[in-house]
Amino acid sequence: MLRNPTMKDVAHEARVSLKTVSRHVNGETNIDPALADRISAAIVKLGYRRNLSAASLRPGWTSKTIGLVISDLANPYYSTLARAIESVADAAGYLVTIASSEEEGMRHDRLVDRLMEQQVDGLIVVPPRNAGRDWSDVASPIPPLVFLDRPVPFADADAVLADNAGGAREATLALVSAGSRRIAFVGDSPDIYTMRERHAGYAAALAEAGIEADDSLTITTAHTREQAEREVGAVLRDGSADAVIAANNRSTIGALLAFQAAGRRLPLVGFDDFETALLGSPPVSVVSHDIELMGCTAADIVLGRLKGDTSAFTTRVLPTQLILRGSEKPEPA
Amino acid sequence: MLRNPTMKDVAHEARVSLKTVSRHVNGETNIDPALADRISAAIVKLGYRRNLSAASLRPGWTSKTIGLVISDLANPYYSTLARAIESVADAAGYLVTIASSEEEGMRHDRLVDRLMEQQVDGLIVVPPRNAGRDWSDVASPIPPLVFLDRPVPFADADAVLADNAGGAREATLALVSAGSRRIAFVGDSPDIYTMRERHAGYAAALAEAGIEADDSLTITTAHTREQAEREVGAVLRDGSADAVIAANNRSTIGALLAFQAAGRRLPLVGFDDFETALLGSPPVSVVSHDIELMGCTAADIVLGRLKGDTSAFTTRVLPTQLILRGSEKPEPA
DNA sequence: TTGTACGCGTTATCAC
DNA sequence: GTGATAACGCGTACAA
Repeated sequence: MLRNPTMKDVAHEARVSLKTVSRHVNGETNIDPALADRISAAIVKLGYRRNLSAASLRPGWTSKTIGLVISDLANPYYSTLARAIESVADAAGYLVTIASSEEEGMRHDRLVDRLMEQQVDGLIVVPPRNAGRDWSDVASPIPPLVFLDRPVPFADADAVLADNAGGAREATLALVSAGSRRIAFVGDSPDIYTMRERHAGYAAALAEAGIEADDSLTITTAHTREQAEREVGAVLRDGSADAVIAANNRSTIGALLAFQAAGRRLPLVGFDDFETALLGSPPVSVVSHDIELMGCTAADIVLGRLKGDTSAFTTRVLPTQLILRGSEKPEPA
Repeated sequence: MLRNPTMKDVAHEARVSLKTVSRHVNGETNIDPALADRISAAIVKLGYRRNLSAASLRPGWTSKTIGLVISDLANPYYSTLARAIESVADAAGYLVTIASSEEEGMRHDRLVDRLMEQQVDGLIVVPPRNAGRDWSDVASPIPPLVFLDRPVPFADADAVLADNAGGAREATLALVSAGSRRIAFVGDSPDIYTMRERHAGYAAALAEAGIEADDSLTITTAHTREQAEREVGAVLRDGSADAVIAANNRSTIGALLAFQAAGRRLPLVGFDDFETALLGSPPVSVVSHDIELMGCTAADIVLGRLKGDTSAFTTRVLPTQLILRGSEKPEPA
């Protein structure tokens, strides 16, 4: 493995000084055409590529890179976010370095540190379930920081969230309107911010509808699709509930699998839309929000800060949308 | 925005020389405990973070970063690949910078150049449909390179592919066994390597089964889910086919939507498994391969090369698996 | 218009 | 065990 050719090599090959090559590479105009041609030829001949790592060392220059820490890149929800962010960043000339925290606080912190050491210009972060880094004790300057999907009580950062509580409230009320009274809430651990918010919206809607809450109808152990399927299957068997609100994608699909296995279904509204929701019979109703918008917003904020925006830090809450496709109604008798 | 504290600042604060701080940061042992404590205190006080960009400038050091160029990060197929790669890379201490080419050759080339300028240690690339970079004319040393999912005729690189033709052949034979004779092939443009391979496998199976090929049954315009739905809907109406092989995920879902709209279905086998395939009635049969294995293999190859593996470049073809769930059979009369 | 000399933050050599 | 000093590849005052 040979050493990469450097600017010095090019300068030598073109019988020109370092600075002239630098000018040429940076697209400056004050340059003798004859020298420019010699330099171009040398660059092609040697296969010179500039070393942006070295260039970014100079004061006033940066890595033109944004760091993104999410919980799971394989989850369509987060990959859609990542895609939106990457798209906006690329248009502005930025690369995106993506890392998965797997919801582990330690790992999250390690990745954030690594990205900062790597001199990313900005940082977009989905905070892990188990409290990650305590941002308030970071002494040195931090790059522009945006929290995504979940908030963190840290003053010097922006945040972009969805209106989880509002969406859950709407979904619950839709189930009530369709005639359900004993609505089971099936979701993941309340350690997760979105789960807490969604459950709060669910509880608020019940109160609003004058329905007494029953803690036994709140299931927070649906960590996987399989667990969700088991839990909903149990509910179906013991008849404790007459409807289900599934607080995330995995729970929704688990519920559908349980319904299929049992040969009958309960009214259902899920959280987060999915591509095959239309294929159910009836199609699955969901609370959804514009994930791409969320990613683009976060990226826009970071890029804005990098361009010098020094306005007050804000938390933007994006609206959710209730998409009723039929599954919120009871099965015809 | 203040300047980040540097090693020099730490050295000054701890009343120690630069080199001693460097030693401490790099975990060397030959160091006076008293000095070490002073240094640690200074690091915490100033909030010092090392600048890996500067460190990687030194000969023998690298960015510990791998570049990944895929066609679309939002596609579950590629995000699963990305996730597997990121996971393996992280375990080895590498970050992954991900960029989406959107299948555009120019964009792909630009991203590859940028990643190389950013001094990535290795490169994993899904070549774009429209011939991207001509690797053979790259003059200077290239980092270890692995082509993923689609091959490129370039000698100095490894490749990891799936047995697309074999999978399509198996799927087609399964449909024939279940009684179909006029099998429609629905997929995307033959510009795409995987599409060509899958169609070749389909054609081979037909020949093997003694069925005459009918070009009118090959549909290569299913670029989106909607187009696939329209095409399969047309086939349903004109009765030209008695079965469908859907050559990618979008086509499979489009076909299912067309079946749902028409109230009847044809025998179907799809390509690439999806989470809700189990929810169909009957559940959807698919040709699948281990996407995570594919990503891990690519990452392992790159990391191996980085560790000094200089064995001959290879192309690994991963087996596919035909998962029969029922949809390959005709609808009961 | 072109070249010289220096600094960016880090690590490595080699004296002390 | 520790510290001055020289690189690494690049961009920029400043001088020519």
